[in-house]
Amino acid sequence: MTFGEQPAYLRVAGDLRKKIVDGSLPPRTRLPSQARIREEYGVSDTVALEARKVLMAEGLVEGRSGSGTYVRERPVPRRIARSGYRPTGGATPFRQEQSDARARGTWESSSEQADASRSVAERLGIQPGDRVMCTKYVFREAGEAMMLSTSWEPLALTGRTPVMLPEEGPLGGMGVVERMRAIDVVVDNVTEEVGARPGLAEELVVLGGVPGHVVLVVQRTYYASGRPVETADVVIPADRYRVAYHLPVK
Amino acid sequence: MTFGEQPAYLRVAGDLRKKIVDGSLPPRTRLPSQARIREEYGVSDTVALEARKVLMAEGLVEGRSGSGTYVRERPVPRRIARSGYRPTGGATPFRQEQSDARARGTWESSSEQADASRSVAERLGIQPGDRVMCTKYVFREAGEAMMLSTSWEPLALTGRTPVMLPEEGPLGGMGVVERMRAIDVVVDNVTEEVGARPGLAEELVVLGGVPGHVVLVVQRTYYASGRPVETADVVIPADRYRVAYHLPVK
DNA sequence: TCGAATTTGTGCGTATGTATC
DNA sequence: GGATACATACGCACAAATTCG
Repeated sequence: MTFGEQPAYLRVAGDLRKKIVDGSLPPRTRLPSQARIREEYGVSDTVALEARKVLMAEGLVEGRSGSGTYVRERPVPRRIARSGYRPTGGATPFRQEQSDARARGTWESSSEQADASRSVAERLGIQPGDRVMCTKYVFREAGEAMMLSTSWEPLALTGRTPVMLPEEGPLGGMGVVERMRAIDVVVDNVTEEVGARPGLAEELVVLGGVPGHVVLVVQRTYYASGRPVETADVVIPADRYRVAYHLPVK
Repeated sequence: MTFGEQPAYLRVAGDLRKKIVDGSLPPRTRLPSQARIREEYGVSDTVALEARKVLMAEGLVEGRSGSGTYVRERPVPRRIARSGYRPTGGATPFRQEQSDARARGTWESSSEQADASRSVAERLGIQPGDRVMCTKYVFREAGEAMMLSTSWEPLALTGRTPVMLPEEGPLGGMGVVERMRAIDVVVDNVTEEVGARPGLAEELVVLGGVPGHVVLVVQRTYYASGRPVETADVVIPADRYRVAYHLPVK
């Protein structure tokens, strides 16, 4: 039966995938049922099932019990600009960055003091157990949650200053750079490490996804003269957003 | 048999998962074989298989045909530096960037001319159907595939020049910026858009994953005076790598 | 409203190929 | 070569959800 070729279920999955990406099976249409796949490709029940599972794992289709397997909508991901850099010239192909989402929506937040965990301590260059201010955000755009963020700031730095609580006082909600400048801390560097993983159930409840959806995780750390002053985990649903960096070369 | 409880394969997978995370099955040890799982849990071969598949899909274990199923090391994701920026000062917390993976390994590539698809044409600012040079790369580090890349360059720009083929000639493998400079095209900007999705079966075959594993996708475009000169899709397994950006503030 | 047909999801047993030891 | 163990494949059964007459 098999001799050196691809496994049958990958061959079937590949053919169906092609039909999906080239548009002959557009979103919201139903895939052939398991029985029909079995007939059309001359394979067994298990192979048809396994092929569907591959496509489901790839997020291209979703199965609805008793109804069928349907091609999922794939919204064009919107862009979230993460870099402050702007080209100097006038006419550039980057104009759309201005109009793109730059957290222009609404947000909620709540802060509480906590002990630094081992990983947070490492990122902030402090000792585990040192006190930090931990703030959780939910960013919404047009009412829809688009981003979760958890930030940590060492209380050794901001404690007993007017900017200790990120969202209170005259500089509430102004951003890390502005707040730190108010206490004479000049933020001059930022690192962002972008990773991805399946979303946790709790995250996806808020972000409006289904279990198994992929999220982007941005670990951001602000530095002032080489010293970390804030670090944050930003969680973004990957099916709706991308993070964009725009950098000079050289 | 079943009545409202968990499926048997999830129960078995859950028990094995617990043993893995609590350390009683440390990394590099072998799981009980399918036959032993069948005996120990009193389930069928299929259930044992399905349970192993769950753990493989979660990236906790990997199957080695003919040998066994082994608990995977869970490496702290390594960093792939994507920004050319380096701080000026001497002692900074960023020294490790130098030693991090910057595609220092080996790579294979193959180029062929093609017609620009609609999306590639849009990214390069050309017309669909215009001729482009398409180059596919597999980057390896210590023999292990860490990165796939597909790049497109407009042949209107590089055709009939010494750098038409990225990996041939005196500047082969030198990078886009250097090659373009050789034909008096000064690359001055780059955009990178980072997204994530479940990996495709073919990608994961190369990258050493399992259908369902998450990959990071970086859409990179180089510009010279506002004109796109190269664009690429970079695919990276998210369980092993993160992409790091280091930016000045202001 | 009821019930039959369809479809997915889960589970079982078995057989064969193939890589590793 | 033989034993072991995973990978693929086939066929079957049944539960649960959905659809539709």
